[in-house]
Amino acid sequence: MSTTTAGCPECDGSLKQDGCETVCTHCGLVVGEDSIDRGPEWRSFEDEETDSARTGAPLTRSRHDRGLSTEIGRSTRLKGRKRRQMARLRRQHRRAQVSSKRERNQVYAFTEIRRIVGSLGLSAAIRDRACVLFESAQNEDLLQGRSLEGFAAATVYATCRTEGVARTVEELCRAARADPAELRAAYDALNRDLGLPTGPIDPREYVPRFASALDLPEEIRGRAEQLVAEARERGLVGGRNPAGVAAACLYTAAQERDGELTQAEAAEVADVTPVTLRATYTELQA
DNA sequence: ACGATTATTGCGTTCTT
DNA sequence: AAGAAAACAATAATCGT
Repeated sequence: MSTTTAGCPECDGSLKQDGCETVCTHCGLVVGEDSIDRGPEWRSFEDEETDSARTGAPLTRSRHDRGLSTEIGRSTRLKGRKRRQMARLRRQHRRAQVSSKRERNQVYAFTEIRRIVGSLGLSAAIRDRACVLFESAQNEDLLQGRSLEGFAAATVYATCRTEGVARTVEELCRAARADPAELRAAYDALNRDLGLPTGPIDPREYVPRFASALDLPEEIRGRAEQLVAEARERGLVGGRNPAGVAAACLYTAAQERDGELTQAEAAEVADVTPVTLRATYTELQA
């Protein structure tokens, strides 16, 4: 990896230097740095416990400490000084427990966030903001009953959206150890209790990335973006899956040229079905 | 909880080779 | 003629509000 004189390899957007890395201002892709994350402070979970079979670790899913916490019981036999001493012990034990629980969660979530961000090739700025967001969620007690993995995924997802470099829920879930339901549960909680400044996603945000995933020439990409604008004019964007709209515009643009691109291919990179693509495609034709 | 959008599946049609 | 791609239809699932 070296010099970056031209534009972003993904979308030809302009590049911006951000700390030690080079980031595309358009699609948020990190260009000038390898995606292996070797941050100092957190241990890596890469090797052990890959995906399935997270055997009984305290950090799995929502109930991180199910059955594993200890309590100091009360005894009626104790009197006076001994009794007060036990009460104090109990108090301290509880406090140590919650604070370490919080810490463990944070370590795990941050590690997970870093992993996701690295695997999606996103910037350090995104990563940091996602971490901050997670802390806010912790402060608001949003984690109760929801999965940590979901929050890790959701914070990255939310940050991408607010930064205008949106990824689809499917992309996030593929990179994260969470499914769409978990991500959504967490994301909804963030939105509701933290009031994220997230508007609807502009389909154009997806075009450059999808275009490059499909190896489409610059010309088609530009035309597709034009078509997105046109679709918006005609009210074909509202209420629809923006990724589907982006795929439809890409397909239409390719069709106008050589017709080498199939609906199925375009639909696949957008994580939608051909039927969905067709819905806006036919509208666009009319 | 509701209405609209999307996924899924299956099938007759059109286009390409 | 055969195979792929696009279109259409019906129902189930999911989304946005």
